[in-house]
Amino acid sequence: MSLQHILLGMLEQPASGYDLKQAFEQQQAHYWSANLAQIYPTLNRMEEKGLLASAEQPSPKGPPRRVYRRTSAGREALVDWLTGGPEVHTDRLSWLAQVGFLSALDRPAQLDFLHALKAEFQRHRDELLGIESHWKAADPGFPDALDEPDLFAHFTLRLGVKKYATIIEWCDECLDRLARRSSAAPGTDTTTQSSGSPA
Amino acid sequence: MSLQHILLGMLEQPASGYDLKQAFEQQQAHYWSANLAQIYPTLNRMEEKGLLASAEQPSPKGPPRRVYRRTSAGREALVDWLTGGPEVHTDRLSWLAQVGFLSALDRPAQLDFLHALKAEFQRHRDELLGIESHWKAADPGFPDALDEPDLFAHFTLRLGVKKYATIIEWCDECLDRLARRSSAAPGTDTTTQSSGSPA
DNA sequence: ACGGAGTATATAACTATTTATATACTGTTC
DNA sequence: GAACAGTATATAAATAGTTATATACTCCGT
Repeated sequence: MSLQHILLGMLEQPASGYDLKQAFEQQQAHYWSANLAQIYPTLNRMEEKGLLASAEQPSPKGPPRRVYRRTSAGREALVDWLTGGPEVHTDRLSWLAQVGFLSALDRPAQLDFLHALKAEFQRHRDELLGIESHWKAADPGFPDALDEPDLFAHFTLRLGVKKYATIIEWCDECLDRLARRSSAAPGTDTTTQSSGSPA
Repeated sequence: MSLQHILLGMLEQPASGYDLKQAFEQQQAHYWSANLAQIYPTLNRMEEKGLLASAEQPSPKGPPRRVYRRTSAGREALVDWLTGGPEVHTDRLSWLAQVGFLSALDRPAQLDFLHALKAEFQRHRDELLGIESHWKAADPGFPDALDEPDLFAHFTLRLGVKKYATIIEWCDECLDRLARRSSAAPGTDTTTQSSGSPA
């Protein structure tokens, strides 16, 4: 789907499959993920199509690296993707689907789920804030004089932070609503039931 | 991936593939999508695995409907998915990836993209608010006395509304930052360039 | 009676993604 | 020097998802 386009976007600077995987984990983790077994064959197919060109480089600490760069056809494909307008109908949030079906669990397990969700997102938000503060410390022009690629990367980072804040707030609202229902129905006390919480 | 689990969750009441597709469009559109060519074979495979059972029913307005219900094994599989904890590493937001690479376009096309994004999300938010107000009008217990399945469905709807509000705000911040940069650099006026905006 | 819209299911061909596994080289720790 | 962690690429097998297309039935308008 869009993995090819995302790789085209990431190859502003030449990089190997391994490099691209690292970048996914550091910078795009909050909106996309890809594993190496998908990245390598995708890069291969993109080279066959003429979107990329590659060269082998010796590595100081391991086997030789195959470094890819974007061709002019690759840049055109990237621009086409972007000028086609925003792809807004393909969002996928498994965890939110799970929330929609939590009535299948008992109340303690529901609370476990929501607490785990909140904790995960707090961790993710803190990671993003950490990345931002390192960036801020290292770049004297931050954030008003970032160059264009960094400016848009910072936009996505800011959305990540805002998004996590929204979700954390919402987790608290959900937990509140569940707590109010439990206390409003004294016959349905669940504190002595086992929770079936995940390991 | 999770489509099977999502279908298990949706089959709280028996439904056909067509019904499930309608539900996707109405209620889960903001966090998942699936097309019929994926739903039908998936339902088939789930029946083979014993997670679902089906029966053919005559339809008053078309060919016979194959109506699926969840078996006890299906319910167990759903509970296992939920008790495995939240799946938070699989989020996919193509449009946000696109934003990260907008430096490949010229300024007017960047602004077009962000305006289109904002307009889309305003539309989505209004749709969700419309669904919520219909619900409110039809259900006297809304929102404090919803039954459990509806309560969690309402949680996901509330997150959708909050999420869209966050993104709309963020679009404005991005547009502001771009506007301030343009006015701060008088030599880089772009008002006479063509925008390459999408159709 | 023909065409179009809506209801309903399905397959083929292709593309994308995940999981598991194999290979090979370097540096560090026991 | 053997085991382990990290760097680096790759393939096979399975599952998932998209796009295009085919089928068939009902109701409505013309």
